[in-house]
Amino acid sequence: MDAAETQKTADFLKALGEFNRLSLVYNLCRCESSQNAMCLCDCCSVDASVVSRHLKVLAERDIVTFDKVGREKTYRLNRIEVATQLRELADLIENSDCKRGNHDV
Amino acid sequence: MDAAETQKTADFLKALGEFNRLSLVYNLCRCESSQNAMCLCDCCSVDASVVSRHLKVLAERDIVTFDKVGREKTYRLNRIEVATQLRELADLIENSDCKRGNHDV
DNA sequence: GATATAATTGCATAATTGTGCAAATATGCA
DNA sequence: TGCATATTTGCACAATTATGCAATTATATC
Repeated sequence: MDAAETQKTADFLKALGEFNRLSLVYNLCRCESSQNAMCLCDCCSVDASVVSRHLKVLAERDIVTFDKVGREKTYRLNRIEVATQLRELADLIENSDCKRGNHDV
Repeated sequence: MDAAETQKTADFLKALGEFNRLSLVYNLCRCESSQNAMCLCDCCSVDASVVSRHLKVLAERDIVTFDKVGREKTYRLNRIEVATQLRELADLIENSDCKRGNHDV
C-alpha cells in the first residue's frame, strides 16, 4: 500500500464524504437514466454553481460520468466502478493479508 | 434516505477520506493485535498530538475501538463493522431500489 | 514524593474547502 | 442577430480542518 495509492483511495472517499455530494450520488442512485445538472440541483438547496463544482469533483474521481448533449450535461453514476472500489476496500479491511501471515500488504 | 442518515454516512466516509487517517487504518489493518497510539505514530510523519486527534475522529465514527491499559491506549480496527458499512453502501449504489421500481429509497 | 512516559488539550496558524453572487461561456431557438 | 437557458468560472468570504508546539493530565516506576 504505497502513499500514492493511499492518497487516491482517500481522495475517492473524501469525494463521497461530503453531504451535498453524497446527496447528489444518492439522487443519481435513484435514476436509471442520466440526469442533467439542473435537475440535480433540486436535490440540494445550494446554488447551481455549487452543484457544478461538486459534480466536477465526483467526475474527477470517476464516481460519475457525463455526456454533453447540446448545452446540457447529463450525469450518470458509475455504479459498478464505485461499488467495486468500496467492496475492495471492505475486503482489504476485513481480511488483510497479514491476518494470514503475509506482512507485505 | 433522510438527511441525518446521509450526514452520518458522509461523516463516516470523510473520517476515512483523509490521508493520515487512512494510513492509520491501513496500519491497524496489518495488525491482528491491538496497537498503542505511540506505535501508530510511526506510520505517519506527524506529531503525536495529531495522531491522537485522528484516532479520536476514527473512534467517534466507530471505525476503531480502544482499550485503556495503564497509561497506554491500544487501538484495534472494527473490521467487521467498517467492512459491512462499506458493503452496504456498495449494494445501495449498485442496486438501488428504484431500479426495481421502488421510488421510496 | 520525584521523575519518566503516554496521551490529550489549548492555542495559534496555515491550508483546504464549501458557498454565493455576478460575470462569462456555450448552446439552442425564434 | 438577439434572446433564453445551461453550465462554468472568477472572486471574495466563511467555515472547517490539519498541524505543531507547549502545557497539562494520567499513570507507572524508582
